[in-house]
Amino acid sequence: MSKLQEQLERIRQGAADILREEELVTLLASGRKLNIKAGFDPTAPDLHLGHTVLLNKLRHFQNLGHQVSFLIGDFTGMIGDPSGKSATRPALTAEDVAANAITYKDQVFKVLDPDKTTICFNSEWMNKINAADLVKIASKHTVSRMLERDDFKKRYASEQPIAIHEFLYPLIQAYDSVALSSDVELGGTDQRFNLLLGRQLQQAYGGTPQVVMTMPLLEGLDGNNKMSKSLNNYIGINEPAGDMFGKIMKISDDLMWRYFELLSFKTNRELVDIKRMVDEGKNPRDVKFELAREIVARFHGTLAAEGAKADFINRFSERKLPETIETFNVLAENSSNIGLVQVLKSVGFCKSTSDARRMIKQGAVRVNQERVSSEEITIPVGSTILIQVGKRRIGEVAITSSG
RNA sequence: GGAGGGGUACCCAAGCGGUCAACGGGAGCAGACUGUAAAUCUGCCGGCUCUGCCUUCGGAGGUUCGAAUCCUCCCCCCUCCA
Repeated sequence: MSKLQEQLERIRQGAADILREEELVTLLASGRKLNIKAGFDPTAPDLHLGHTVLLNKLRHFQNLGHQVSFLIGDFTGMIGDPSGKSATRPALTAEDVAANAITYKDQVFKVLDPDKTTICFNSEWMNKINAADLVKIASKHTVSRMLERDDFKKRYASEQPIAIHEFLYPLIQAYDSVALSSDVELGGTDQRFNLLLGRQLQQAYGGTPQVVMTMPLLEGLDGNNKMSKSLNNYIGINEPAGDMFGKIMKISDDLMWRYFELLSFKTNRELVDIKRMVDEGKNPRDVKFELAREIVARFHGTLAAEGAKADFINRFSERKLPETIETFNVLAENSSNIGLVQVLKSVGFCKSTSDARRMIKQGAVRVNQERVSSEEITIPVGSTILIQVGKRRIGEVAITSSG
């Protein structure tokens, strides 16, 4: 396989769409350092693995020597992407944007190579253009073509309002590609229309149209909906190594392959091998271990990943106590003792005393590794006990007197 | 502007004067099994000083011994007509 073929295969892996692939081949063959654009929201980022699908792909490009333009859409952020819901966003101040950019850097450089990343803001050029310029941009596209966008089409067909400024969002995003002279733009599959508009506008301004690459949206832990914070089916990239490892182990075997494809840096051929081994009888759990190890290592380092794995085996396969146990301190109301139910609530293991009672009733609670059967148990002041609720909640609690 | 339909617990969704802390499903949690997978079975899934008590059915009033259920006003959503 030629070097070019190899590069192409690496880039194509996991991508939903490449438009147009021939153009990408030409770009890669030119040997030139390419300018890869990807746009992001200016709102406070709390990145999860779903976001990293795109970042990983950017990283692949960097590994091949290309430069990434990490575009923070602070200007477009004021408009708000019309994608369906009409949630008007609060306008961000310049300070907010700057603060959020720093948070982005902290997170994004766990995947991206800082030396090959240029962070830019579209206000840099958008604040300089005047009304006449904006009209000129708007003149480059037609209403009927704008209405090809799925959500516009639906809203127009069903006679839902579309405000004029909503058309400006994709146009400005497209104009960013003109301003940056991007060679390739990456985005989620939901960004397809906007990205293609970039091609069109670049041509209208006499440039070479960018290659558009879309990445699939990663399913969340439930295997159903796309990963998102609001559905609470996500794995945040700042989560502790142990939590991250555990969450990955908890995904279904089916979903595991999807994660391998979109999150692992393994090559296609390696993945084929792994699948074959499982087909031949290898325990999928062990393969999942490898996936979890790789991903945790990316965000926490190899050492932490190994530790998380060892701890996981120790804890769940061998049912031993974890290496490190969180400690709590609970103040007793009176000076002699406190009800166990109260303790469970105050350390946050149960959301209410009713909940704590239920847990006890169901045999989920252990004190000093002994299952508790009575809801009326009290813990004397001055003692330190080991409390477990279910398999996951565990802590060492010291009871002290408030007086 | 007119005419209808609807707002019930995390989500969907019954209930339409008492037996309702509210059927059923989903999600979630716990127990058994296990690979913290899948599938399956069981229990839980408002709060509390817990064999009892307290607060919930869009909001505020009212009728009634008694209301999620009836009446009045208000707020919000949807459909049709103009």
